[in-house]
Amino acid sequence: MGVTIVDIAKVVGVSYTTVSRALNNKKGVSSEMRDKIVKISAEMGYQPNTLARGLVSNSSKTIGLIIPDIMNPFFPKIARGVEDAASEKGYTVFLSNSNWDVEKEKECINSLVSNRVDGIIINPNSTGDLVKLRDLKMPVVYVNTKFTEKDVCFINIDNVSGAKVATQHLIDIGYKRIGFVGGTVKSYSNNKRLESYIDTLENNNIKVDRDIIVNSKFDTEVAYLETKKMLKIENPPDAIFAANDIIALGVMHAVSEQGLKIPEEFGIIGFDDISEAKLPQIQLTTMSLPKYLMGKKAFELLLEQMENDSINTAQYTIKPKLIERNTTKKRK
Amino acid sequence: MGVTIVDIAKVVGVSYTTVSRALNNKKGVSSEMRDKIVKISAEMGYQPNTLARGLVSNSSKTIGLIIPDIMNPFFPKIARGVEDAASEKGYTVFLSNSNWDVEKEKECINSLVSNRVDGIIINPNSTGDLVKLRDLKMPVVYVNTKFTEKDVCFINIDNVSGAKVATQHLIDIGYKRIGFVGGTVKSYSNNKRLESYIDTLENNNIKVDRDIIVNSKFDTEVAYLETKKMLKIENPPDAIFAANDIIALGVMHAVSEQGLKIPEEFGIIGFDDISEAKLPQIQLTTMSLPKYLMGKKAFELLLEQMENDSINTAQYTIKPKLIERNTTKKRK
DNA sequence: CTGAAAGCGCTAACAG
DNA sequence: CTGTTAGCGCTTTCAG
Repeated sequence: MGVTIVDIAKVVGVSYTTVSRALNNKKGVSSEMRDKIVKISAEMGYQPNTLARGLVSNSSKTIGLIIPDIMNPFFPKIARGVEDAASEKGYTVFLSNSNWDVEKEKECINSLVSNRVDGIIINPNSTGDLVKLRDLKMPVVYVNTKFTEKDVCFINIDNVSGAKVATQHLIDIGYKRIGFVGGTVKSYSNNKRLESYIDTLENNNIKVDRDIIVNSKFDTEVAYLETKKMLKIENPPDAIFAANDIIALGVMHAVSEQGLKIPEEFGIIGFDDISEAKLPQIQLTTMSLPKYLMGKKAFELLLEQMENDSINTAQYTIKPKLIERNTTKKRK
Repeated sequence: MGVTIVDIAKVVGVSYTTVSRALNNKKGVSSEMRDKIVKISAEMGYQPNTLARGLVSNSSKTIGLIIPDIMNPFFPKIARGVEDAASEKGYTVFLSNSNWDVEKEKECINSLVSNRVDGIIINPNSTGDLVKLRDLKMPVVYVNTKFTEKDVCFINIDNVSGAKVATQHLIDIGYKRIGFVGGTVKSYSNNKRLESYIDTLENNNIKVDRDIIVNSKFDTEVAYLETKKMLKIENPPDAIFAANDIIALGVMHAVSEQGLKIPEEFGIIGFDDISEAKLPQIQLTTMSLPKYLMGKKAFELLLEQMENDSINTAQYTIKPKLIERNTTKKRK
């Protein structure tokens, strides 16, 4: 098949150990010999067999990245951040989609373990079931989840602060009746955002009204339908905090269809700042997250664990940043 | 580290060869013994070491996927199609971003070769430099490229047919002066689309006017600027065929800003049908591509090559389908 | 049906 | 500075 160090050794006329040393920049080879070996192996088109290397060194120089779905606009930037940081350090990354499914997630983990990845970055679907990863004693970085345990490493989003800023923004610029359209109640981040929305209203002495709070699904179409219903009630909202941008898009649709002018008559704020949000035709005000950097950071934290062979307990919490675009505006 | 077949063999009280046979469903083990081994290895949490397996069997059960950029909305669906098909067949996929860069692309390939992937699916940046892949005698499926050689396997887009249908659509529904806003002239698909646009105009006895043809970049912002300029000329277009949806988004922006009503006063058609195109606020008429299926198909073709260990010369060309939304409309 | 032994390509002691 | 040897975990002959 490919060229091996044995082939090179034969050509150069040394033992294959010497070739290995030369190619790995280990001491114990004369520099002339090293140059010669490097030159010849390049000529022969040698590519190290990382499988063999990994078998003996117990390190494959690969990592696994498990996300729910790369087709969901939230994830590609994170994935790219991870990949860029990893490839810079000589790591190759396995990408797996868990498809929001706990079973599939387990399969992904098993597959990565079989491939002897050096570490895993995961945006989990359930926090409970992931004890398995701890048993593995495999370096892991969690993204978009929080653990109370002090010995797990994660990069979480500050949902509380984000939702607070978003809600307060709507209040500050003069919207009077602020509703909430959320995703599934099973989602950790959705619930945090809802709680914080409620707290913020209360802190501003605004009555919380369950009629203008709805939890549905992280889906534009469903959000559209739910919002449509909400706009038909007796005392409808004049602004909505959407639990994420996917939902905000559906809200926008329903609101414009109702003939309400955004942002003059109706304010909308989302969460995540997906690429759709900045389109000229959308211009959604939203809470922005440094997704690419989160991916990069996740790899850095993983690398630290992998290199030090010790559990790094770094726990990051990212504060989302308000991006004012054209779906909210100060009212007179 | 992990449990090995030797560990299992000791517990069961057989040789590790027998364990290997049992776990791999090879003949030569009594069914009671097989059951016992399977049961115990599950209890012990055994995960096969694919590195070791790959080293001897010369097949890693992994493939590489090289795309320009997972953050570009065109690619995630393809990637997901590949991943789903692969994982169904027990393959794990390495994802690499070449970042539209030929050097980086080479690095990706080398890295995948080192990891001894069984095959590669690649959306190449340059067709010229890929002879390297052929030397490797590695199964390869190209996506979004065409080769005249009969012995390379690819899934290409029928740019000629797509651009023809798009242009003809604008003509048929009554737009009179149809311009073209393209991406980089270096792009194979861009040029094919432009050529076919010109041919279609000529076949309809419409004069081709270079003043309303521009090639810029596959970038919404740049397309916006170019279109703005084009709308200012003496005899501006009343419709534009955009080389892809990213560009069409910029065209839309410029046209609305100019105060022209879409689709009544101005028609726009794109290419690719990225997720943005179907947003209620956008509703872009475009040429749709089955991106997910293309990914799936790419893996199937690769699998055939990997299993038969022979070059499969299947060459697919996908015809894009017209999706009429709200940026084009029959004129009276 | 089962076991012993060789070897995949490489790294890491251990000698010289 | 260089070579010899063992062995990573597994599959695959070859014997029994």
